[in-house]
Amino acid sequence: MIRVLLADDQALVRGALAAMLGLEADIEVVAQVGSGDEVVEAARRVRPDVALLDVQMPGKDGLTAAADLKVALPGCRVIVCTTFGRPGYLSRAMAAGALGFVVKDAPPEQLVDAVRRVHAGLRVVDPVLAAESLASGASPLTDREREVLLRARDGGTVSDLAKALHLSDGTVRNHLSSAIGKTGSRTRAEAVRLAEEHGWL
Amino acid sequence: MIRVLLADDQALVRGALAAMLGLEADIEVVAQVGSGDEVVEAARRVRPDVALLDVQMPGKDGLTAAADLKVALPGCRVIVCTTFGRPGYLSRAMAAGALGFVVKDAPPEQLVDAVRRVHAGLRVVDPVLAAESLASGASPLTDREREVLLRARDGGTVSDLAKALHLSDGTVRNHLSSAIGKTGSRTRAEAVRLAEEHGWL
DNA sequence: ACCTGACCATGACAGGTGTCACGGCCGGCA
DNA sequence: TGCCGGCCGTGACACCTGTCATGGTCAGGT
Repeated sequence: MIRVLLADDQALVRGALAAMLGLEADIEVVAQVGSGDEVVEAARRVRPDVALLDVQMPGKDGLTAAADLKVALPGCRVIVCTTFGRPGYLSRAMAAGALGFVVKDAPPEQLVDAVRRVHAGLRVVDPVLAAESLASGASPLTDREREVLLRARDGGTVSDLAKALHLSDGTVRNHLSSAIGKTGSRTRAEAVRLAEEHGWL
Repeated sequence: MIRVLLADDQALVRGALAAMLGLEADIEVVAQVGSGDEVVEAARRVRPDVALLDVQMPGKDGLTAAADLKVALPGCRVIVCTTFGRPGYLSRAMAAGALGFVVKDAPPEQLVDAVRRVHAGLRVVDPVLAAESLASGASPLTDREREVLLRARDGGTVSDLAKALHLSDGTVRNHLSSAIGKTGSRTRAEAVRLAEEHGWL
């Protein structure tokens, strides 16, 4: 029996995934959590063979949860499961020590297949997404630029960002300008959108 | 047996939901589709008792699909199921003739319960969300303002919007200004965000 | 007929924004 | 040691934006 831990913030899909995986004869869902913070704790308790982690979760991110889990229980294989096939997510998941990466658009059989393969120690990655990830490459943004874009996401003025980050207005404008240039866009909103789509946030 | 049609763009959660509902003795999933355009067609073929529609779908919106379905098969009860509990979604779903409204954060039992209740002809709505919907009220935006905000979402300049909508630059600025005023924000990006959160888009 | 409100447009203006040039501070690296 | 690149700041400039006043058309309601 493959013992699986499930982490997803949406209770409905979490329960549904559990039901689906439970139908398989060789798979058993031994724990379910709804936030990234509970992952390590629950894993320590139930000792799962495979952890299936969503990226978008309240509290700790699914990707950082994967990294933490890799430290706490090195023997536990990790699959990262996400709604969005952002190239950056894949590379970050791999860097965090995940063995599998599944998009929620994928057919259901692919997930149970991924669980089995990852349990056997194999890597499971969508080839299309892997190609995109290589093409898109790593984030060209520096830490500051990322931070500025992150704050700019909810649509404040430059002064707002400057106050929030304890910087000068001009500096914020410079970082924004640089980020706009690197993303190949013409406005800050467009830069935010593109950076988000690439998973550079 | 309650015959259910499932519509969700994410194949994984669609399959998982089907597996979960299939576990119930009195529920049978008779069709699954991945876009809003296929809903009516599939429903005509399988004649389901209940249709479970996601809001976010490629092609036709889940809400408009609900309205179309209500016309094509008036006897078919509709549950709208969504990731985001936007107040505007609820009111639009109700206007479209949906009997149930379930958020994906809800516990799994609530969904199967909703299916049974809706099949019996009862309304199923999250009371918290209903309160929010009433508090937030209907969209204060006019059609044009909504359209302009929609285009402004991906971050182009005023001229871009004007060209896309075949309007004058000044007119676009006026609509944006008005939308900014109505949403109580100070920038167009903030207005877009707020309008989106309220489901006014 | 009158008024209201949505829609479109123009023009003008203050303030915000994106860009550039310049300079200084630091840590890493040959 | 010098060089480089990221980071922070200033100042200036052209341009874009958000706001306002004004005026016109057109549908709907009194």
